[in-house]
Amino acid sequence: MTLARIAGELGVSAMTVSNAYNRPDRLSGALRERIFETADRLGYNGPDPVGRSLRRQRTDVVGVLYSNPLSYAFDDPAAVSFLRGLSSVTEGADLGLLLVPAASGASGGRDPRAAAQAAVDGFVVYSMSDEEPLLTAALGRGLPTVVVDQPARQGVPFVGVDDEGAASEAAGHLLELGHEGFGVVSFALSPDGREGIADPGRQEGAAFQVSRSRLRGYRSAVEAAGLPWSGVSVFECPGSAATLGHRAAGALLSSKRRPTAILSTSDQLALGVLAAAEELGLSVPEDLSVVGFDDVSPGAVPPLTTVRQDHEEKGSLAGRMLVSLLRGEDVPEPRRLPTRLVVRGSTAPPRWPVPAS
Amino acid sequence: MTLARIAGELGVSAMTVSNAYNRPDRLSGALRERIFETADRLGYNGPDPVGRSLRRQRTDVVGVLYSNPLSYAFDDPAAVSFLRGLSSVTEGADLGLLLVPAASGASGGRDPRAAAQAAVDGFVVYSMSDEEPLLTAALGRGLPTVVVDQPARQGVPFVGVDDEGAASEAAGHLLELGHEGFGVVSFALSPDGREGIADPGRQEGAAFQVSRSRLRGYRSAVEAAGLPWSGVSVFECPGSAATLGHRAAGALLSSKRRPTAILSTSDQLALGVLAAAEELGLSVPEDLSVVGFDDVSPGAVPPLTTVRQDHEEKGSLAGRMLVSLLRGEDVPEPRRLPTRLVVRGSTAPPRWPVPAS
DNA sequence: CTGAAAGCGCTAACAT
DNA sequence: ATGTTAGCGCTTTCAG
Repeated sequence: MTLARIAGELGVSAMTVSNAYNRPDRLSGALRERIFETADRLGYNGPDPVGRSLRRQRTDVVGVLYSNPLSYAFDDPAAVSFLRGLSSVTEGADLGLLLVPAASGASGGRDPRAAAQAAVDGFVVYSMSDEEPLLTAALGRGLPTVVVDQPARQGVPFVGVDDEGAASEAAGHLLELGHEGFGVVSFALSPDGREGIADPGRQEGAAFQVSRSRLRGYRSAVEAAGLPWSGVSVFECPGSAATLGHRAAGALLSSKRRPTAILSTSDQLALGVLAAAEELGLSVPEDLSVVGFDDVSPGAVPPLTTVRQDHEEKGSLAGRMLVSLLRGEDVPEPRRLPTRLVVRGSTAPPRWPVPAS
Repeated sequence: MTLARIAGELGVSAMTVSNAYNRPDRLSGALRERIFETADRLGYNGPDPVGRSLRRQRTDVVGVLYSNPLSYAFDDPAAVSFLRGLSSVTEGADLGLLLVPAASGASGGRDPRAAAQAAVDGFVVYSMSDEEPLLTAALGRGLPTVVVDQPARQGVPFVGVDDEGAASEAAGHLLELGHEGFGVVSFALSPDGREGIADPGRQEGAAFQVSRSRLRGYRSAVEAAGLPWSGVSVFECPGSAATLGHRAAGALLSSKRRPTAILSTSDQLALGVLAAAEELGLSVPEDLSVVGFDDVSPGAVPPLTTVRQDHEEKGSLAGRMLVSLLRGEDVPEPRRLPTRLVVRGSTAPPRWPVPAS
């Protein structure tokens, strides 16, 4: 069933039928009624969305690009909150939200063709590595695009937080408590799946801007306190599952110079650290202080000291930016939302105050 | 930039350029290379998805229809798990997942036009009331459609659980413990936003199949034990937020004949019941037993006795059904996934065993 | 291995 | 208030 068939049936032009659906004011109410009746009778459901999109050159759909298999997004509380914020804005603007399927290749990167094949008016890109081909492909489409979290790029609308500042504040908190022996559990520095201690070269060369910034933040605080960064082991995990944090902490805590505090670049990893500590008979915060990042683990025991960020607001802001771009408004300035260090029960002074050096 | 422009530039036909992208075997490798080079140079990103969809009469996108504002889905742990399962299947089949925006009208119903305007090859409909216009509209499109949870309809592919049986088992557990005074906290029976005690007429006339079935299950177990259903107050909440369960339990627990056990049609509501009990100085399970439904509240205190269902598998099965429909395979039989009563710490025998009547 | 013709279903722009 | 024309960008079908 098509517009034309309905038109033929009634002896009117296709245009008139189109108008019945799109421009009620451009035809008489009576005719409009007759058209709807006929449509109903013949089982016509209104203008075909694809034909309409082709003609109008818009789809009224926003594409979401995710750096991992889509289903992981629904495992990550931060991503879920983000999507909540984003979807409430897009739905408010009557835009669909298309979760773009990008099968992961052997190298772990996501298939860049996915971006080319998505029938959308714009993209929201969630947390990708600097050179992710999928991101390049999306940007190549020339559609309005907002990048969230990473990578921040000149001229590309962006929403994120001040990762470096927030990380520095987190480390500063531990320093103030008197800690001097630190370990860091970080999620991926690069998408190559490496797991283990990352030397400063790898830290600085990280392909994930957020990882790089948080490490820099930790480092600047540590060095500002007069402690050498070389004394801090950074354990890189190839993802952010709690089990990875568990392994990482296992390694850090069984090293010769066991840290009295562990900084973790995500709450999920921190949860793993907590588990590892318990397994080793270390109590938190007495024997070990732990700081997370994100504040998405309300149920942690003990309650996690962490950096709070508003993931929902991030999604909502990204959505508002994209909507304004779709309306043809000016390219919005990059935005960094505030974070806040939330001190809870997982941090305390080290058990034996270390003598000042 | 279009196919034709690239073709013109190289002096080949549009068809050949199309083949370069879609049928590599149908042209020489050398020509293919030249085409890609030119495309690159001119900033052509491959065939336009909309033009292609119009011609091929498929979009490679699956639409998700939700009975509430989309953003609510990301608040509901059951829906999130469901989407995880669904997205992993659709992504595996290289299909996009479109969250269809259906602005809610004044009556609370969702705009049925949304279904007509979605450029998709099929729908997954998540948990709707019997006569939801949005569902009718979707079915009217004549596209492959799988309904999840409700409403089960003749001839429409369906995935759900045996709500009645599961509810009956939940009530049976309490009866075995010796309870005789029950209250029920239910989510909506109809989409009219009513809050308060629902009489048996309203219970049987409920527009939500799942609510109806669960109530029937509770009822059959209670009556099988020789107790009158008229003695059981059913409090209907206009949603399933914990605060609603809180209010409902407040009402039930302050009635003259305070129940010793509360059956709740969702975990979220049960969480509210727990909160209300605490507020009233009743301890669970000593003074009050509470049973949930869904098993999505791992952090509850005390741990919730509940009916477990595998939401992720539900999504994955719905996805597999839809994919098989899209492949033109036969309409799959309706499926009811198993549930399991998980007894935890929120249920116990009533404090003072009630004398047998 | 390459191409010509046709048309998927719709609506903007311009008549009348 | 209604109609005509044209074409959005692509790929199926059929021919070479």
